[in-house]
Amino acid sequence: MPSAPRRRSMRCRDPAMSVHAIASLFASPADRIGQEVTIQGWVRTRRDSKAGISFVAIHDGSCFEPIQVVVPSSLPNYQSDVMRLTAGCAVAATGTLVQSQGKGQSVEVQVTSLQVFGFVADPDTYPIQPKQHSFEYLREQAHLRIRTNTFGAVARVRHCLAMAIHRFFHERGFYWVHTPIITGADTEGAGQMFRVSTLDFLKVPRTPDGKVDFSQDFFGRETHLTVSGQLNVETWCMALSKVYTFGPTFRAENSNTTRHLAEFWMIEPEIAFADLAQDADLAEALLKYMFTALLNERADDMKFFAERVDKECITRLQKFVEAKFERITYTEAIALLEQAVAKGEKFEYAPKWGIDMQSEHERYLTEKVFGRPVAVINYPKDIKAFYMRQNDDGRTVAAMDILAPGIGEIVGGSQREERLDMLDKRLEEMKLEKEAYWWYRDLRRYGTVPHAGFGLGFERAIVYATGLQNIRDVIPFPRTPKHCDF
RNA sequence: UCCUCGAUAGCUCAGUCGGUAGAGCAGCUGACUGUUAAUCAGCGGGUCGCAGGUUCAAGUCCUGCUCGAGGAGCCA
Repeated sequence: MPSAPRRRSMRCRDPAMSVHAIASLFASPADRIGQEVTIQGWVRTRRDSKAGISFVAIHDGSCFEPIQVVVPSSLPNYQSDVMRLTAGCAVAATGTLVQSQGKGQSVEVQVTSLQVFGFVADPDTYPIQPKQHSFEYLREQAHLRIRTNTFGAVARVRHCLAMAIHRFFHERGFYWVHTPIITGADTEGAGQMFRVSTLDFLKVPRTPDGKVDFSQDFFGRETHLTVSGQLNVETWCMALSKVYTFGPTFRAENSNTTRHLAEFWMIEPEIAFADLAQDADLAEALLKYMFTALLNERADDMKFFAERVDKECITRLQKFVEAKFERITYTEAIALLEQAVAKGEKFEYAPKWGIDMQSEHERYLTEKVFGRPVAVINYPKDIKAFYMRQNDDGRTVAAMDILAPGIGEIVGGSQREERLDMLDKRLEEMKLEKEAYWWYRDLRRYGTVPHAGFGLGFERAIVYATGLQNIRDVIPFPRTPKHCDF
């Protein structure tokens, strides 16, 4: 598009005239009734009255509700522009904010001028129509789905929760640590990793014994995308005392479920001079802070989710922030499950001490037994990671999973093994190379302290809060096996 | 990766016993109206996912493939 005039030049706005977020007009209408306002946004619907006016609903993302603007047919561009408006058109409208004469909205704008920035090229095939679309379909239109009620609400909820997380930690003296995305450690242990390489796949350099010669790769060694910032953030914890990460994480697992993404965001706090109980306290306080903020700040969006997505989502969060988390040991959890079996509960896999709990077990505990979040602590050491602190019983480690109804594991954490001899013993038992963990081991040699932390899956928290069924619908552009569009 | 289900108009779906393609919404035209996912009338819109097979005849039955969804495992 070489010499076409840029759409922006159409605006010719009086610089003194400020643009109003639609949210601000709904928030304090009394201050603005009778005043001239300008809004900019996208058309949801247009309804015409041959009495000489059109009603156009406009949204700008600032809040859930679109605002209704009333356009008189006396405008010079009424036939040429206004009558051509369809869902998705981008407009600016200026007029007087008035109490609505109709039902269904409190205020509206009596328009004196309306400008179109961009029409919708093919209204009959515009993918986002004013009707319910399936989530599957909208995933294929991820660049446009954000214009719908649902995804606009998800976006605001996501932002609200992210801000609440930062606020929570900041208020408590935590530092946000930007741990690396690319890692040279093949030591993180949390499953399959994505390789990072600039090697030419058609001419891969080889070592004499036939292996890939990563010394010729960009970093001079084999590198991957991180699966966790934990090991890195522990280093900063050992100087700053209270730290957290909040960033993207990558897992190359072939997981095809409503709870997994190949690229997701995770929050990983780490606290020095702390044990597992303090770790669980922190997780509980964080989650309650997040959901309290959500209920207070995004009542409009949550109301929508309660009406259209999950009736229980608001009451569930209210209960969540009021109730004390249940806290039980793994051993007690297994006992409860075994009792359930004795009473006739059917599980596909029999619960037994020493096994990792299945989804069905976790769901039973959190949904049937308690009906609220449960922190399960002290797991058998054989099913947990090398860095978790061994308990005195010799068979369990100070690990913690927080299980939530409807979603399962939302938090996984542990007290870390701070004793070098114990850590080395675990590395040997699990046949891991001590040398590869030299810097992690150094932390135990130089001023070691008890410390603990956990990982909170950000998208899982959003799924839990909104009641949406699929994690792919709470991240802008989901990456899952065989899916990396946009 | 395994199991189950699905794919028909731009979207959401129906399509009976195998008999040759339907509705609502959206779009367009008109009527009507301070309208509220407006209403009413009309119009246009289809390689029934792809490739084979059975049959006089396949959207429908069979086989393979592709894609999607849900569940399981792995995990946050």
